[in-house]
Amino acid sequence: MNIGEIARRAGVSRSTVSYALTGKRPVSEETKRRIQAVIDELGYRPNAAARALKEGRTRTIGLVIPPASQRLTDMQLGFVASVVDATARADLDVLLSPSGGEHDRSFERVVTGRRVDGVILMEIRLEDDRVTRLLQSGLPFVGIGRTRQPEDMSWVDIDYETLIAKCVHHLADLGHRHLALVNRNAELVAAGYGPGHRAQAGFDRAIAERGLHGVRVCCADDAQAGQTCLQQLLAEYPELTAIATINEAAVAGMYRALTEAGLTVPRDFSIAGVAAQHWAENLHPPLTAADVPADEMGARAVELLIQRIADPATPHRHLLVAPPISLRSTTGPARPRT
Amino acid sequence: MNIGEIARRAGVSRSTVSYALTGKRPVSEETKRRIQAVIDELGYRPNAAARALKEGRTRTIGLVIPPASQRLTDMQLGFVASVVDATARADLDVLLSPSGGEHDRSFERVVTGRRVDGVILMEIRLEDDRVTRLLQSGLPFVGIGRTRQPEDMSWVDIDYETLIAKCVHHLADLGHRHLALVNRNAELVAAGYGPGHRAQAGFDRAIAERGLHGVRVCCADDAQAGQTCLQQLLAEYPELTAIATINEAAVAGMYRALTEAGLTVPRDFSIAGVAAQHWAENLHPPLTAADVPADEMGARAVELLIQRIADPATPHRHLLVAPPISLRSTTGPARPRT
DNA sequence: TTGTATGCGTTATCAA
DNA sequence: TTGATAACGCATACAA
Repeated sequence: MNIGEIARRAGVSRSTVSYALTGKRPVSEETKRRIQAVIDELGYRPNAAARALKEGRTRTIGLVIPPASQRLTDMQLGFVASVVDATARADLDVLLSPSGGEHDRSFERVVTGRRVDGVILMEIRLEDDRVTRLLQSGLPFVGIGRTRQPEDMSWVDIDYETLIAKCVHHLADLGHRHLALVNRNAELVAAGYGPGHRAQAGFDRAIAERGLHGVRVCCADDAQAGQTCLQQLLAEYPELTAIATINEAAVAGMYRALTEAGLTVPRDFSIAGVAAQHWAENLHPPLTAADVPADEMGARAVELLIQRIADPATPHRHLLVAPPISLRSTTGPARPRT
Repeated sequence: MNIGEIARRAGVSRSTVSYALTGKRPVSEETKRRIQAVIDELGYRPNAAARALKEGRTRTIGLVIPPASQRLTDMQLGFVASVVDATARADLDVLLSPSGGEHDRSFERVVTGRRVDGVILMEIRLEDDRVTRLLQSGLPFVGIGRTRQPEDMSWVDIDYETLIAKCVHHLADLGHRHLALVNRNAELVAAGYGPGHRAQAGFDRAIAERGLHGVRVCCADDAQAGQTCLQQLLAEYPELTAIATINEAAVAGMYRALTEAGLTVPRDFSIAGVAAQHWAENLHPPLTAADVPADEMGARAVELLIQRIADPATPHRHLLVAPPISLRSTTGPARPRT
């Protein structure tokens, strides 16, 4: 079913049908009604490809996520959910591209095949080939996360550096002197994953400011790894009494390791972190954490992108969120472990 | 940048460029090289909309998921991940449509705007308007899940009825006489959610066959609800010693309720369920469960869909998986609670 | 081995 | 208020 067929049956020209639909030109009530009747009868909808070809835009945005094979964290899922939601509300569609490496066919298709009007890019590295690629392509895009040169692009990001520093200060205020930072997995950090490096920086700074003892470790993003990681830390650093972390997925395992070591949270050991609000609340015990508003961030990213699509010349905008730490059940006064 | 520009710069006709790209007609090595050089220099890629318009296919499939606002279960995420993965491997793209209700603009766009070559539909009800809509549209589609008339469509599904019956038999073999079925949330079941109804049927059947006492409850899909749900069950049914469940998201809460009631799993209480393998393994304690191969199911759904797109006249195919129950750490011999 | 011409379904310009 | 027609960029049937 195409617009010509509708026009024929309604006894008008194709352009009249088009204008009746878009309202970009006055059409008499009478013909408008007749056209609508035919459309309803035949269930006509404009062909998206033809419209995209003619208009030069697809009404679709691309969402580049980490390869689906590696499980997304709760925070990442929050971003995806809110991006999808906000996009649907704007009557746009989302094309999903699972792209991690550099030579990625899916990513290339999205960027260069003009399949989308703009892109939202997740899980950005300090040096990120995909950002370079998008910049040179001229396609509007917004990062959830930012590179080392954050001025060159629009983004929404979490201020991991400040937040982890806040966690350290909070723990220091409670009397903890020996702290560990549990980072995301080693490969990610080695590859220049921004949050990993910024968390380290914030940790180091706060540790120095307060004159504390700090140790930094990487940990794979799952409960099992969290458990072994904490077991090793407990064994190696007998004076350790608190942890700051950005590794959501490992926290459940850390709880287990503590329980098995006979340590009660927060009486014997404290944990503070940066995590999605919904998730921190539903954990058991609920995690004292800076509540990342993943839902809002995704929506804001979409907002920024829609603006850039409408006017690519608009100056870049940046949103760095640093939510306050919500005190829940995992931090308490320091107390020697033995 | 378009094919005409490439042709001009390479000193050949547009069709020669097209044929050089598709290989559907012999092109001399010399011109092929010259064309490729220009393409590399200018970074040309065919316009997806123009190609879709000409070819009548979009090289894109639609994935209809539950509204993103409501958090997806781990199993649903497994489906999404494997569908996205398998689609990318086939050099196709995925258009995401978060569609729950009936009058959904996103869903309508996907179905009727010819934006996709086919659709994968998740979270199907026994009576599902979206299935009706897809059937009448003629667009190829595959369900992850099935309606009450499963012959009319292609699908991949989990045999909840058999699996929950197996759970009951397993628990009965261990001596449990008073069992509860913890279903998904009440709204979903009331709306005719297939797995919910089929799990009930399997539960009732097995309970009757073994002459046991069974009670069925619905429970919202989160840990907090799981906790209160089990608290109530424990209070109301003092003889209850085991649970069968299809509600992944509630299990962590059930563990908590048991711990707080001073009951140890599996010594004092047993739980068996149907859950994504990865998730059951990583739970603590690991859940005795029928391991749903979410990764494989998504890939098979994509396979089926690609076949249907290639030949819409092909007979419908169905895949009902009933994986064996993996014995882990949550079921043991029955023992009176008091 | 290559070139020319046509049409896919829209929207928008020009003309009436 | 409406109609005829030219693009948008590509793939392909037809010619050479």
